[in-house]
Amino acid sequence: MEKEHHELLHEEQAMEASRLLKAISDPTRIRILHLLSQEECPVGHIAEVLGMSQSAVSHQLSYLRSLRLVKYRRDGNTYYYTYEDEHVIGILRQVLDHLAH
Amino acid sequence: MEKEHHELLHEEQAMEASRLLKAISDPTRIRILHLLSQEECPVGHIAEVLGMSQSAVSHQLSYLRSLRLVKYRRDGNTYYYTYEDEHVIGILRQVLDHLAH
DNA sequence: TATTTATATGAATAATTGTTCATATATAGA
DNA sequence: TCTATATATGAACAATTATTCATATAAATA
Repeated sequence: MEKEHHELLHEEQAMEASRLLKAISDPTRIRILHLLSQEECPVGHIAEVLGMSQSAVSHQLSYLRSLRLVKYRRDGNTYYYTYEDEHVIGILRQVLDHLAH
Repeated sequence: MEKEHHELLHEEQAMEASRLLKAISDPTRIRILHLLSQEECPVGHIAEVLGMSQSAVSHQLSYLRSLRLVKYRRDGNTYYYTYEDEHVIGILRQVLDHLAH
């Protein structure tokens, strides 16, 4: 007996997806992730390249960290950031490619 | 002469990606798009399934429409909505799959 | 033509979010 | 130990956004 079956997306799942997508939907965070997809960077370097304050960048990194999208290694006073979630980087790349036509 | 080359992501490109990702980063819109990825729906049906007001749903549809992520056909008083951007639906599906592990 | 039905739309409000500013922390160097 | 450097963090503020409420539109029907 085949009943036409539509998968229901539960609120909880929608919320999780929302959390992840929100994380990569801010222009600053997009630029940070795009940068980190190419090279490991110290915070100061990110701030310089993006023309933003150290604090603003650090807050965004902290946010991305909380979702395990980036991580860092520390060497003295310098924190070198890299991306942590390859799949999410892939999704971001798809979006950028999509828009580039 | 190979110089180490890092593609710069321009603010404009980041903004465009942001616009698109924001559109699919709200729980309500995620649920709407997920629903529409499975069946063509009248507005009232979407509102009923999601347990939301007609107005709230209509506003979100209007927003999705403005980005050409959904479209509708009209039959009398009934507006049947469908998704319009297959690639974006694919990205959303990837995110949902990613989270389902 | 008056009423009902399905949906759209504008304004207002509430909630969320990104940045700034000031300050804290911790390592390195003098 | 004092200072400089690189970064993190908390609070406040401004901007953005999602929903509600009231109303408009337009097709169908009585």
